[in-house]
Amino acid sequence: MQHWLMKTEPDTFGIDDLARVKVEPWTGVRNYQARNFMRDQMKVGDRVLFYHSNATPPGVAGLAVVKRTGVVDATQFEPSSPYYDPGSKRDDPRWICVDVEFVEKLPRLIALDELRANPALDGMVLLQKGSRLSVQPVSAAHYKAVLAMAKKAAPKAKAAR
DNA sequence: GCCAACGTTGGC
DNA sequence: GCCAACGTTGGC
Repeated sequence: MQHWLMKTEPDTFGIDDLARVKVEPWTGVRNYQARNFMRDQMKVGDRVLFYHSNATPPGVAGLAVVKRTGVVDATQFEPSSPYYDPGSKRDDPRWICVDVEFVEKLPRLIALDELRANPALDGMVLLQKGSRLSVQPVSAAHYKAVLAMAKKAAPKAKAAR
């Protein structure tokens, strides 16, 4: 089983939205590397860190699981969609995604700052400079380390001096 | 709103 | 196939 991190903007679709709908097709990814991870490597049952980007603060908000693979992203054929791709053919769709299922909302958000400060997460794709991939692999050790952080209280803010 | 980093497009 | 111009991502 592999582990992943998937980014989403909570203003558009966050962990509370996933909790409500339970299962969501991960449409709208238009980056080939991200698509390839979903299309070629994700397996049903893979665990997912659900990450809030463009948020205050950004961070890991919850957990999800891959429910179904080989899902054709319907938005590529919808001319009114911002994700419409006129170059994609119905009999050979370019954008394949997965269904993501809600597992849990973490007891607290693990902020990006806190992730960066944890030496156990050195090398995590998310933390690499310039990393923008919205679907990315996470090692089992890094996944575990994030879960461990969720169980502990948030570190206190540094006192002003 | 800014901007660094990265990806894509298209002329040549 | 190169690469400049442009668009997007996402933290700040």
